[in-house]
Amino acid sequence: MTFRGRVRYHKEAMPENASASSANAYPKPSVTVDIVLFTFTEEALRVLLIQRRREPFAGHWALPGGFVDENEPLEAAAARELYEETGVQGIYLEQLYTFGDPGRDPRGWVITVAYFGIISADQARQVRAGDDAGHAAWFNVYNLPPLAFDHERIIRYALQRLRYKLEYTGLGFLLLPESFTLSQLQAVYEIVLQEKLDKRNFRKKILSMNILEETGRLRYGDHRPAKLYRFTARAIELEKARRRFP
Amino acid sequence: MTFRGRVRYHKEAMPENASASSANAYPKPSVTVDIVLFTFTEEALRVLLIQRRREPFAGHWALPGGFVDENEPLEAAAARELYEETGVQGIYLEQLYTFGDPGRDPRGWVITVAYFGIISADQARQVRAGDDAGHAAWFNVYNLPPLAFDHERIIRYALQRLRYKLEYTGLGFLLLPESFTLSQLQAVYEIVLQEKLDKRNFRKKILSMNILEETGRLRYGDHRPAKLYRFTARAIELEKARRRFP
DNA sequence: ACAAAAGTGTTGCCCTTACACCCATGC
DNA sequence: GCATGGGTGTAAGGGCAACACTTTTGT
Repeated sequence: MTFRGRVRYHKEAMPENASASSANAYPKPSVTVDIVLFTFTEEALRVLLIQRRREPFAGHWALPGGFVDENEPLEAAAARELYEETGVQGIYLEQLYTFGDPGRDPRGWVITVAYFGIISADQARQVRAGDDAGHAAWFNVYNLPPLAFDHERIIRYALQRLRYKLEYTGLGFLLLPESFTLSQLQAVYEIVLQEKLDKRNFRKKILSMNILEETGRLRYGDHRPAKLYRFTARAIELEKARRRFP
Repeated sequence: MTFRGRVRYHKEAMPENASASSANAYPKPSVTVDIVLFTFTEEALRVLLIQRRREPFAGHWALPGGFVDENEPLEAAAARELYEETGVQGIYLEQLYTFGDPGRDPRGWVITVAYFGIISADQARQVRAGDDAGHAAWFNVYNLPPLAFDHERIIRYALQRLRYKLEYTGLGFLLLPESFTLSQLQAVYEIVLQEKLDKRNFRKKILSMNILEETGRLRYGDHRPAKLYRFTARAIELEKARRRFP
């Protein structure tokens, strides 16, 4: 019942290595991971960048990342690089896209597997620059310095992914501190999605998801105090179930 | 206004290559592309597989694919490999995921960038096996032979992506021949999504998208003839606009 | 007392779903 | 003439968008 195309086509443009049995006989690229880590502090959506100390692009800001080790799963490499360069551990990470265009790295043939991460404002405050990496800093996504390599493109892509994620999930709270007000959460959505939202509809929707609970505490500030919320364990479970893997 | 974490953390577990300035000084993986190409023929959703002639996994079925060339964009490598191994050209391709787990290839450290493609039943019929590749054949996704490497996992992931795509777009017609009946199209959705759909609701929805037009012809078969449709240029434009790109 | 943010319900509309019968052809 | 898939409309319910005023605090 299976259709089978058995007919050979004449030999043309068939490179020697297309079906090489030895994986070691042909030129190989370097492979890196880069991590686009988002958080939300000081009223802005921010990305973590590191100032490069070495060429190429010494002095430029760049995404945290580095070379993948042999026998290391890609996601482990991303987690490791992030830890080494910033001290950050145990955060939400997912694979974003793999960039391999010729010329993206002046050192030669370098393919990078980009990861996408979200970190709470609490954890973001603990970021430290690692030894070799130079400064680490959080930059407003909408106001970036000149970046090394094709990292601006990678961040733009990650921002799209973040928007898409917030559009159909309630994961915005992952960017905030452990407890937060609904107005703060709404600000996250408005700034990420770049559109104004209706206060009543926003609250109705977010609360109907059953992923938030009141802490019982209030945030006192300039005006009327606001209820503080935290997200429930269920919120994380729900998202893990939704996650498409692989 | 930007928060900056400047404090160094003490040196530990900092591998030499984490910030190497030469990309050539450290072990490199081989990098391949693999293509999961779907079509819909003989009442089934099918994937294109190629029977391997060489070790490892000689005789096993595997996804079309092969090594990326230096100075070759990844998507170009996917298109080239597909062309070389099957003669197929000019089809819908998008990056799926990058698999790099240790042990996924017995030859050593091999990372693969998987692509996802859709081909019309018309084009699918022209598939030919390339010189080095052995047979090419279309297999029912729900009834696969034992596969080489981690290709079964890759196909499962691609199937999820296909489901997701059909859930929120009208792209099912890309799997069918140039002209098709609405019942055929509904069968595509039912088999991909693995659920029964309501005939009237399905037609209403698909037609309200304004991506199909009547050809004016009928398909004569066992019973009452059915109107044949084709998709409009607008359908393709719409999808390109939606495509999230990097 | 006033300025500023927090908090709270209702209504209309649209989109989705559920559901059953006649029609045109081949045999 | 009968078996088979092709083709069609309507009504109810749920979710989403639009919309304005009162409450509570700090100053």
